[in-house]
Amino acid sequence: MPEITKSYEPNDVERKWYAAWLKADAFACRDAAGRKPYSIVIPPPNVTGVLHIGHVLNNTLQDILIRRARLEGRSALWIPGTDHAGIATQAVVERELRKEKKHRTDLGREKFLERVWQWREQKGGVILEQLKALGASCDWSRTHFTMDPGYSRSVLTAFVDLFGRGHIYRGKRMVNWCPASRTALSDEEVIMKPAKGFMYQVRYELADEPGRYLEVKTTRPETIPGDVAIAVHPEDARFAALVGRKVRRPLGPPAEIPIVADAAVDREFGTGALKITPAHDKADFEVGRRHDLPAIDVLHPDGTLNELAGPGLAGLERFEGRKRAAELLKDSGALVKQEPYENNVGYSERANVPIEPRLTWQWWLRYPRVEEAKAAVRDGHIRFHPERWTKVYLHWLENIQDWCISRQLWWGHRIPVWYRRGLDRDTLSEADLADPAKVHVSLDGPADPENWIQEEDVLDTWASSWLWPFATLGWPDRAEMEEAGYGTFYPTSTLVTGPDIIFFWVARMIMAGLEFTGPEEERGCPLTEAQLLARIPFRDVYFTGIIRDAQGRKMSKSLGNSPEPLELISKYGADGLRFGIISIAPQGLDIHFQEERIEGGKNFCNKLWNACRFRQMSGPAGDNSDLDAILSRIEPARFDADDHAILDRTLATTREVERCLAGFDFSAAVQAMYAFFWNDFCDWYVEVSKAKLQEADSRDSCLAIQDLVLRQALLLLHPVIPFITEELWQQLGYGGPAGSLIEEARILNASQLAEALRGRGAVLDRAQVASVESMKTFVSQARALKAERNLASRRDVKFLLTAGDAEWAIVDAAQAKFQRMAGAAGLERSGAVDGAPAAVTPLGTLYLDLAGSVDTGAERTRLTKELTALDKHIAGTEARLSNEAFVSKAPPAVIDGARKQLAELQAKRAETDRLLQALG
RNA sequence: GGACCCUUAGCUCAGUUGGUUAGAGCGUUUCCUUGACAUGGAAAAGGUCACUGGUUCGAGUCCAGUAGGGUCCACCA
Repeated sequence: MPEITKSYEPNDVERKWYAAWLKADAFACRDAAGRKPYSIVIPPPNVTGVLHIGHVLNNTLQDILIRRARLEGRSALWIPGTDHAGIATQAVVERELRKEKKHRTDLGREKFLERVWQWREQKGGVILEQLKALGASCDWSRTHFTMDPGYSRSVLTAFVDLFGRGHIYRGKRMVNWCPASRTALSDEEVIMKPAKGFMYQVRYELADEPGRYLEVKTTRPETIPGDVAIAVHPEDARFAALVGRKVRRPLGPPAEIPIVADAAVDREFGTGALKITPAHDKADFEVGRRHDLPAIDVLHPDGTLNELAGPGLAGLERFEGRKRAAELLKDSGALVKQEPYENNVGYSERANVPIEPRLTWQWWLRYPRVEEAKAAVRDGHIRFHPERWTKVYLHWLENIQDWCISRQLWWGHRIPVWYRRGLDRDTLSEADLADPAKVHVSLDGPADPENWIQEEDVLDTWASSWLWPFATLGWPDRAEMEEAGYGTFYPTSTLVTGPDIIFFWVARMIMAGLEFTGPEEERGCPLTEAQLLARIPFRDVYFTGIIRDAQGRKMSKSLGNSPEPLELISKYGADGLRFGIISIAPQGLDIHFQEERIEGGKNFCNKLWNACRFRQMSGPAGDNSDLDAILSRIEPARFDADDHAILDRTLATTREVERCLAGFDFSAAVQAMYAFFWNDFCDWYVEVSKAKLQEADSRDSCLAIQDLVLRQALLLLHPVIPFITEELWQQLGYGGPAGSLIEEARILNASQLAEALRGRGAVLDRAQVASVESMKTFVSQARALKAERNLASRRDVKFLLTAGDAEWAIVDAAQAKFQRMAGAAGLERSGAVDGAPAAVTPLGTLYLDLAGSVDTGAERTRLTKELTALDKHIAGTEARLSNEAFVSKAPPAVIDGARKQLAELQAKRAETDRLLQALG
């Protein structure tokens, strides 16, 4: 076995082990027979994506769950993959084309798609390689891509099925149109942002009364050519006489448009009169429908104004057009006023440009299983962590609108609908759509393709990823499902994702799971609770926080505040990064990223490394190859208080980690492990071991205990920091002579471990454990006595102790340890030593034997301060105990505690006071 | 406009069902390169728990309100 190096150098170790794990096929799911399954599907990153800090958090959490499940002996499966990300990917390739001065239409659909596939072969899925650098233990042999043939078939199957049962229809409606991507978007893909602009006040001349005007306010004068009416509130006395008359449109092709009355108008807002432009505003569209008004679309799909906008505006880009429109209105005298104005404007989330409400033909989905999806979460069949997201989820489902699932893109799943050649798809009625002679809907297309033309649109990417939890398990093909272990792994166990995609993805997956899993003949049938439980896609959903920078701002490319994960990995190691990010990720809150915390993760790894190094340097002490071998080396008859205490802490920490992980409180689990390892083990047990190891009697058992503790610590830590724990596992021989991987070991839970110890006769003694606490305080006070006099480096200082027999027995048994821990030459029992620096400890009054040179003034100050604090505390406790109500109403245990505490405080006070008097 | 979250040490956060003197990490100060680790060790300083009321023998913790910060949802031109 090579000697462990002085400091931990993660990079080579990590590369080495990841390769070894892959070679050993360590992440492939083992045979499920007789094991409880545990499965996770990765939230598929965009195939265009690169690893960012959010992925680091998200995937580390999943890896922790999966690796822990493996250590618990479960059949653990983590399915990886990527999402074809329609708009984003198409945009990337279009950008490449633009450099070649080409547009996708120059290539045509087929060539363009070839080009996209080419791109994805060469550059797509980089992120999966990056996840390997992070240590993600996905079963890579099961990597899925939403555009793979098998997955695509699942997507089309779902479409055909929903269409057949009337959930999907085609309709001309107002949609959110992205002029940059030239496609419709769903409501969820639109984000509202405040935008600075102007409010224009424009006057419309009454057609039958020249010289008289009706004024309206608008932020979008370029749409005036699309105006078809002016609306006022039916009960607005100011305009009552005008309703039914006409005004002249002040811009665009000349026209007279009616004044209508509609209750949707807010009398208080603006002038009280509203221009109605049905083609460019959702609310106006509704008004237009009510009054049977036409819709005049003045925009091209790319957001430039078309010929209907009139010669002055046609051809202009929409914001240019707005400026120009204002100028034209001003020139004609129709512009009354123009003032700066800020309002909320919908932006395309992807392209980051304002969307246009636009009237187009699209495919829509009436969501299936809405009620069951609500019930699944409301009734706790699916548990959200933190729980409060339940409300957000339910609220969205309560107000759910049909989903626009068609996209005017080429990259995506082309909608499996064929129109009979010669038919105009935009004139088909619902009845036509259901007529197989006119419209063909199937997976494989019509038998006589020459007579049909396939729908041009593709599906929204989310309309494929909503099938992820079961499409990745072979659905709908029976044989594939069998092979993929659908019966074992569905429903999956836990979903780890961000709350930002609760609507996009989580809610839709739940509905899809409820709708599509289970026997085909039960589609759409009411579900029993048992059926519901079998169909939900996951049992638990853990929502991570959003990572922000130290100032609380969102991570963004433009701010440049987003740390580069691969750089962090090379700087701190993947383990350091993992440990650090988990330790700062509080449950349910956003995370303030601080690189110092990642450094802390690296430091912890180094601490772990060196503790193991110390163990190795202490020499071999017997068989380390498995837990039984280590247990058999333990000699309970030789246990001292510290042995009891460290074993007690090991059990307590094991229990605590179990508890935290069960509640998805990862940072608390990491904190518990940190405190245990650093404070209990390194700062105390390893230090006292240095005395114990000097003695032949206690040496072997002490090393066995170290092995037991280190082994358990490595197992507890492995899910969080897999690389270093694997390396140390092997270095210390816990993998046996064959070097079996740490993943092949089984972690014992706290009660199993306690049972194993009892089996060896090791019964932990509370009193001994408690005595170590006293000893720690005692040592600490001894160190403080030295430090206050700048004697910390002096090891020739003697201590004297006035103590009862019981206390002295504890201290005397630990003489060698005390000398090492406090840096003392010795500790003797003595009577009171007047005038010497002293501290009142739980084990007696401790004096620093300073042979004369005492700064009496400083001592007096220190003791007086101590006395003041004691007095204050005593007063508080006395006041409580003399309160009649407290004594009669508080539980006896609390009262007893207070009495006991008071007695202790008084004793301590008396002793402190005596010391002070003795100073003279 | 509606819903939710946050406010505890200089910073980032813990604080279980209300119960001794409110904790940790980082940062700060002082001391220490002793044979695991200076990516370290030791000691210390630092908090009217945002504010105001209420419930209670007892409130950081429960309730109501106020202020500040944040997130999501919502068609006011």
